[in-house]
Order: sequence, then C-alpha cells, then structure tokens
Amino acid sequence: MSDNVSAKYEPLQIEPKWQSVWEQAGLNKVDEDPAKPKYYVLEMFPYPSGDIHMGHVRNYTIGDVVARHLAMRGYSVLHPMGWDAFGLPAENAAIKGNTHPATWTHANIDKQKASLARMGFSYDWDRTVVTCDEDYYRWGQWIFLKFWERGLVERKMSPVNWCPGCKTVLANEQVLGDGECWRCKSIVEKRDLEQWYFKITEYAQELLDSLDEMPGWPERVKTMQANWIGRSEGAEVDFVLCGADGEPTDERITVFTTRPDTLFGCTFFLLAPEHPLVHELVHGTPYAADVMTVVRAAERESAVERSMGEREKHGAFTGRYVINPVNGEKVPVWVADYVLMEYGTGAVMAVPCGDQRDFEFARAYGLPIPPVVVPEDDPLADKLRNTPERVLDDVTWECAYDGPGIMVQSGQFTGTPTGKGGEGVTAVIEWLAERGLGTEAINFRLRDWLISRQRYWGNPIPAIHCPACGLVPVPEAELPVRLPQDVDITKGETLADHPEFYETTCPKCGGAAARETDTMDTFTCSSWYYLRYCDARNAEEIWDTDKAAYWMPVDQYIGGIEHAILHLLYSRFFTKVFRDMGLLAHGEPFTNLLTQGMVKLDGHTMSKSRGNVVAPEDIIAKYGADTLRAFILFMAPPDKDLDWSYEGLDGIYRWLARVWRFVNDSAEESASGSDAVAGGDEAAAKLYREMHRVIGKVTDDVARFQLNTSIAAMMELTNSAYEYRNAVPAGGRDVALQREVASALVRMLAPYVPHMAEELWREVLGEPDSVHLQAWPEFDPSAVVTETIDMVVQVNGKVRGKITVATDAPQDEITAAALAAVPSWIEGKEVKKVVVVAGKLVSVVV
RNA sequence: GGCGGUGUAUCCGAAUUGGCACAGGAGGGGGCCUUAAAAGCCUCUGGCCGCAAGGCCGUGUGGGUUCGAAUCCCACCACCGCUACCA
Repeated sequence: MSDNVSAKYEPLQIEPKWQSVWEQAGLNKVDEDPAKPKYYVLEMFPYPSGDIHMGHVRNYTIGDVVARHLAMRGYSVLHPMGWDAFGLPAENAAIKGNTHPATWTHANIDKQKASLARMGFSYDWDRTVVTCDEDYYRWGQWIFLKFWERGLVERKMSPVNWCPGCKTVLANEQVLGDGECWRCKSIVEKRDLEQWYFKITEYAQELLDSLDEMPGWPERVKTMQANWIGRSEGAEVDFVLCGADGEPTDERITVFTTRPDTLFGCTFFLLAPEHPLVHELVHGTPYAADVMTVVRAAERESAVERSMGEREKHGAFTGRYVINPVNGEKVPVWVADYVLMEYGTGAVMAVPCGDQRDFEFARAYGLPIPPVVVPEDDPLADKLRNTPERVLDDVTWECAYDGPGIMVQSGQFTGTPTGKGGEGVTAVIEWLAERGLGTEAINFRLRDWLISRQRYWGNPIPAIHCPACGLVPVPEAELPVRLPQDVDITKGETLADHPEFYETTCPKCGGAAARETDTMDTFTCSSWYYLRYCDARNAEEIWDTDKAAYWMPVDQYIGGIEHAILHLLYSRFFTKVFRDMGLLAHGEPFTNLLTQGMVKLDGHTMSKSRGNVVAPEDIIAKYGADTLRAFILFMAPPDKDLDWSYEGLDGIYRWLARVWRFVNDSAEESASGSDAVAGGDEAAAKLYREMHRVIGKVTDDVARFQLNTSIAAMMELTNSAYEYRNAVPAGGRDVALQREVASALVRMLAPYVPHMAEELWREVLGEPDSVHLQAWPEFDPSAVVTETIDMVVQVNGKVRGKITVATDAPQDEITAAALAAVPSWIEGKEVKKVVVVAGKLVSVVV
C-alpha cells in the first residue's frame, strides 16, 4: 500500500527522453575489448518492406534482452542491425508508385529505423549495413570474383525454375513444396536456360557432417537441412546400350541406385522425358510417336502436376535395350514421366518387385515382376532361397517389398541376406567394381545454387562476355560494377535494356564486349552480412580478419523458422568458403540458433492481404514500448507460436505500475530515513531470501531463453515486496532492505523494460550512471538456504503427510520423522522400503 | 506416403535431472477503501464426496516400466508444420 503519493508511471513521457539521452551518450557503441569475453547477438535483419510488424517486435525484443543482459554480466556484446535491401518488392512498389526502388527502399529504411529506435533496441547503429548501398554490394561482387577464382562459380545450361510472376529464375530452395515461388506464390515453370551457379554441392558432405557438431541448433532445423542435402549411399552402375539392331554398342548409360542388390530384378530401364538421349534413341523409328507424346505431356504438366505428388505414371517403349551387367540380360528401355532429370543421372534401373513406383509402372504396362528380395517369412523365401536362376516372373503381392530379406533368383548371390545398406548391397557393389561395371557412389539431392536473376534491383554480377575471350571476370580494381540509377523500371526495363550499362570493353583483349546484365540472388547479400557487421565501415577490405576473429562466430542467432534451409544453409556455405580462403577461423557462422515462433492472430499468420494485422505502433501509442516488450515476451516461450491477444496487456501494464510504486515508495522511505528494524525480522528475512531466489531464477531463465518465466519470477518478487509492506507497517520497515530489493529489481528489469528501469534507476533511486552500465545483481546461493526444510511424505506413491526437518538432518532422522508423520497409513503394516529424495520428499513403501 | 512438433484449469501458460501437477498473468467470485465509482490493496478460484478432518479422481486416449510418470517406453487419436514420384 502506498503511503505517499508518488509520481505516476508515464511511459510516453520517459521513453523518448531516454532514447535521445542514450543516443547522445553513445551508450550502444561497442568495440573489441580484449579484456572482456565477447558475445555476438544477432537477429535476422529485415527486408525494408514497410513498417515493422509484431514478428519483428518479438524477434528483436528477444535479442535485445539477451544482449542487454549479457552486457550487464560483463560481456563485450555486439548487437547490430541492418537491412536486406535488394529485392523485388522495391521494383514492384516503384512501378506502382512511379518512384525509384532506391528512393522507396531508403524511405522504408528510415521509417523502420525510427520504429526500431522507438522500441528501445540497443543497436550499435555505427555498424549498420544496407545491402543495396555501394559500400556493401561492392564486397558482394568481390566475393563473386573470389568464388570464381576458387572454381566455385559456374555458368551452365540447365533446366531451371522460372517464375512467371517475378519474371526471373529461382534456385531450388526458393521453390516451395507445391511448386510455388517462395515470394509471389506463382506456379514455377521449367525452362532450359544458361545461368550462373555457386557450387554449393562441393560442400555438401561438410554441410551435412558439421550438423552433428552443432548442439546449439534446434534438432528440427538440422533435420530439415539434412533432408534437403539428402545424402544417399549406393552405387553407380553402367548399362551397355544396344543399337537399333539389338547388338551392344560402346555407349554406356550410368544409373544411380541405393539398391544394387536388386539388380537381378531389373526388368526394364527408364529415362526421364528430358533425358538428352531420348530423342536420339527414337528418332525416325516407329516408337518415336508414342515416346514423344509422353515427352510432350511431361513438358506441359511438369511444373504444376509434377509437384502435386503421386499421380498416374505414363511411359513408352523406345524400341531399344540395355544390357543388365549382372546377368547379361537384355532389358527394354522406356521413357517414363516419373523419372526426374534433376536427380541422379536422369536414368533409372527399374526393379518392380522392390520399388513401389516401378511396381505400379510394371502393372500398368504389363511388364514382368520377378521377386529378387523376399522377407524371411514369405512362402517364397523357402521356395526360392536355393534358386539362382529366374523361374518366377510375377508376384501375388499387392505392392513392392523394400524391407530386409534374402536374395533369390539372383545368381551367385542367391541366399544372401540383404536390405538397405545390407550385406547383399556390399557384395554386389564389390562384384561390380572388380569387373569395372560399377562403383560405390554417394548421391546428394542438393543442387548447385542458381544465383543469377533477371532483375534490376540487385547486385550486378561482375562478369563480361567477350566474343573473343569468352567469360571474363571484371578486374578487382574496377569494382564496384555500379547499378545505374537511370534505368526506367516503371517501363519494365532491366540492365539488359540499358546499353550504357552493358556496352564495355574486354579487360583481357580490349575489344568490344558486353557486361553480364543479370543481378545476384538477394540471398547472396544476406549470406555474409553478419561478417560485415564486425567491421562495417572498412573501405579497404571486406573485413579485418582480427576483428572478425574477435567477434565470430555469432554466439546467438535469432530468427524465423522459414529460413531453416534457405538463408541458414547458404550462410553456412559462405562461411566455409571464407574459412578456406583464410578470412575466418571458423567453419560455422552461428553457434546457437533460436527459431522464434510466429505471431498469429486467431490462429492465422498476420498479413496485410488478410487484413488481420496488429500494428506495434498502436500498442506503443497507448502503453509505451516497455509494456509491449514485456508483454510479447510474457505471452509465450520464445520458440513457440504465439496467438496475439489484447487480454493480459493491461495486466503487464498494471505490474509495471506496481513496480513503479514500490520503487518510488522504497526510495522515499529510504530518504526519510525511518527507523529500520534491522535484520532479525522474519518478514524481512523472507523478502531477502525471495530476492535472491528470484535473482537466481531470472539469471538461469535468460540462459535458457525462458523469458516468459523470468518475467513471472520478477512478478513474484514484486508480490513479495508488497507482501512485506503489508505485513510490516510504515515506520517498522527495513528501508535498507527495501532499497536493496528495489535496486536489484530495477537492474533485473533493465533488459526487458529499458526505459522504465532507467527512469527508476536515475531519477527515483538517484543513481548517477545508466542502469544499463550496471553489474547484474549477484546471486548468493547461501541466501536461499534455510535452516529447516519442508518435505512431503508419500506412502505407496500418495502424499500422506508433511514434515519439517533440519536442512542438514541425516537420512535416518528424516526417515524416522517421516514414519512418525503418517502413523495411520503404516500401522500394522511392514515397511518394505523407504526412499529419501534430498530436500524434496520421503517415499514409504508398505 | 515420409520426417518433425504440439496436446496441462475458462484462456495464455509453469513444472530445469522421473519427485507435492497447475507458478505467473488473464478472466471470474468475495472483501477493504469510497457518499458512489474508477484506480489501488487484500483474498478465493480443477472436478467429485464430506458439517469438518479428510478422501477419491484429474496433464488427448489406452497400456507398460517405476517406490513414484505431464516427464521414459509401446499403441492410438487430434491439431500444426515441413517435405514429397529422390531411384
């Protein structure tokens, strides 16, 4: 209860005030400090699409609490922010608003920066990066050249994903599961185009292997990346192609298979419709018409239906045969629309008894299904286990069998136990390898990263096409290749429509040449921004290696799960290349990753198009930034999705006002120097103990990112303080203790509600320096130890009584007390067992 | 189809190593203060039985392991997410 009338908590007054004080004092500036341990806290930087939304508020508040908390714990904390500023929305907005993408982008950045500042986030703005600015993107071009030098850049013709909405190609990672563009949701089409690639597949194995050494990443994200990389172990097997006359030729077609042990069951051979051989094989033959029908149908529907999952399989016989290397049998070659050109070699050995897809295809086209791997308990096992030659050409099974079993009808391998990665697999690979017919092989699902985009608003690819010299890199000294400002994108122009940009001379031969007019995927910009923060204003080099060595790796990265594969995989790739270039000591950029949950409304993602957006500014205008920060943290644990609700917002505000009054009252009473009842008072001792319990709890919770429970703990301390004040009348209170509690509480609150804490610290408690420069309250474990302790007594697993014993009481004393506490439950029964759990309970078994 | 996640009060959620299930907040009831209200402060708030003491039940469902299970194991249900003809 308030004995004095204190100043009211007025967040809208104090928040802007302290923001400008901090700004002027340079409170958030940080430099390398060899005397302190470093900590790098990073939140995924935003695309400047408009104002910040609740998802940003949540993401950045979590990061800000961690950053401020660790600074108080004595770390040198790097906590930067910037903008992922290239990208298509700027072009679209520019066309719509008849402005320039740069103008639109920078206007949005200014707006967002103001909003972030209004939230009170502790960013060191001197380190900010804006990826569309020349002093940033020139280094992106430099990276491209270095990758090129290292053989990691390739320009090749390939079937690619074309988004008709964005009018550009996309990398595989940027096509969603249902065949939609990740950005605009258009259905992606396939086109054969010559494009630029970063050879991420060179690092496939390492990207997979190091996931095992990343305990700080959520299992979920690591699984998603491992699945995406998609390593399969198996063999490459060569099949000799027969000519139109049926006689073997010199030509071989290689397939990848994870089950070489099923080779004896291969009764047909499949090519993808896009396979380059298809046309050649059927040209001018009677089979051409049927085959081309399949090819054309596949082309037509590839983008849409192919992504719809399983559907009916179509195919046609080419009239040709290949020779099965294990038994010399001639196997018919078919074209089938379920074979993907993008995976493996685009050719497949079909084993209908062991592969469900092949099984369905065989049934549809009347092809034989000889069993070659049968489970032990199948009647066929006993019948065929000693039958090396093929006697049975069909099965009664409803579907293919791909589990463990024994090999049958499989020549010299008949009777061998087998299965995925089993003995039979190894045996067949060995046999093939000895004869030069195949080798053990690893295949990855991961494709090279297609980085060229046919868009204006991106980082120009620093390459020149010379008619005489071919592809020539732009010399390093000529960087950056500037993005011209006068491209009229409202008319849909790109760099390819701008001769002033592309007309140039060859750096090698001096002849007339043309600049590359594609720009780079924006994900190339976001793959290294965390490194540039380490030395953001360096005009001489991409970063100083000592500075990067000091700050890297990022200790805590925080962002949305939607980047589980995209940005997080690309960044890991970049980091490994930088390590190999000697620019970095580490091969992984982010030691710990927190994927924060989404902020939803009524179970749906908030979006402008759905019209269900809760604007942070509206909350700030009414309650202030501190209340919003505390509220969004309190609503749910950071990694869980959060359904926005206004219920409870008042509760947080009430709590902060309660803290406000307590600190004010404590300060006043301490100033008026009322006669304290020192130490011995029981209520005071309890409050003191509670203070230390909460310090310990909050410290621990931040380390676990349980920011909702750390706030709950501070609420409990607030309640305890009120309890004390209600229990002890004014005049009898320990004012020194009250002030100590107020001081600890304000310091603990500082990372969560930085403005209120600062106001209370300086203006109410009258301390000279910023609360954000104070040491975190020290947790004293001895302060929470009590002389006696309450324990529960269970009999046969049910709570039957309670005892209070000395904290250091010996086990037999506790047992005796426990038995004495539950006489009616053990009377006349034999005590069979007593389990004492220190400090918690005694379990009696009768 | 595959992989992963989640399920606790009226609602959001806590329970860190297997140890008193439900901390904290919201919502609701009651009280104090007030002429009254707001604000504030105090207090109660899972279900059933009982005057009470107390007992029984209770963490999506059903089993199991254990002195003891929200937590571990098995099966199933519901919802969510990712992925998908990957040879």
